[in-house]
Amino acid sequence: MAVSNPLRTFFPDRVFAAGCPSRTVLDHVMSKWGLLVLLALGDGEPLRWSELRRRAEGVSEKMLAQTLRTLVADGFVVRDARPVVPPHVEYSLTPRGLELAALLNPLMVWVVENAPDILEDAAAS
Amino acid sequence: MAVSNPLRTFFPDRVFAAGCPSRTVLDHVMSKWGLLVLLALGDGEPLRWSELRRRAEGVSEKMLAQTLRTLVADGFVVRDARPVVPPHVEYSLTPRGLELAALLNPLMVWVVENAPDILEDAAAS
DNA sequence: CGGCATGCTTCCCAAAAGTTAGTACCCACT
DNA sequence: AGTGGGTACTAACTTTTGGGAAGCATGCCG
Repeated sequence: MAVSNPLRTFFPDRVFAAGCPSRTVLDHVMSKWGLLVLLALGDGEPLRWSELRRRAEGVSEKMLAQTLRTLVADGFVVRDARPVVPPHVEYSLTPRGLELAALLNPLMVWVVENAPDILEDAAAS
Repeated sequence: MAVSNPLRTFFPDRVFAAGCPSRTVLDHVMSKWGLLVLLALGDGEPLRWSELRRRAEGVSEKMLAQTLRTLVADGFVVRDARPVVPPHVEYSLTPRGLELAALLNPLMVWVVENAPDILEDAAAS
């Protein structure tokens, strides 16, 4: 029954402590918009602000700015601003961001494949 | 540069549409507490309310109730309530929940391993 | 000179999350 | 007899967060 779980190496008592650093990182990375930005940049191609806005459909400018600032500070994303007018800014993943995106991708694929069934269940209940 | 990305099968234009069913599922599953509950139940062992509260340290009773209701409705978790006094309720993962937890685990392991470095970068900026 | 394009920032309000208190139920102890 | 405690929630209230729309800086083009 009990699956061998590598997490136990880190959490022998299976308690996820409130002050744990991983909590903070999880909040940044698994946030609604953080996730979408990482996935949008996930294939390594740099994207501009307006392009990110288009791909993470529904994101407000405020949240996109906030999300990008967090991801840049955490070292997942690099911001490359060229001092031209009109401004030209490109965002792309760092090696760390690429590692994370590689883990996020299969998850997203699973979610996309199963989402219709899941919502059907949710609607039926 | 561009990594072969299976997500393109589902999102040829790489746009994550606002109304897409997967968005709803992502919001449920990647939410702060939803994630912790899924990880806590991830090894297949059923847990009681109070035990879940202990493991997802910091969760309020309101949010735990709300999170569990969502996860049950989505078919990730089963709620098994025995009509005894004091009440005894057990929560465990469905097969679907186990599939998802299996994808979440490597992600969590990566986050735990890298969290200290990431926060160090964040603090330095 | 006035409009436009781009990448943000600021302000205000609605929605979500957190906090605290209360409920139902029966048992055990005083 | 009554008091308190353990369990799993729910309800009312407050604080935090997120969304929407507008503003700003800059220079080019008509």
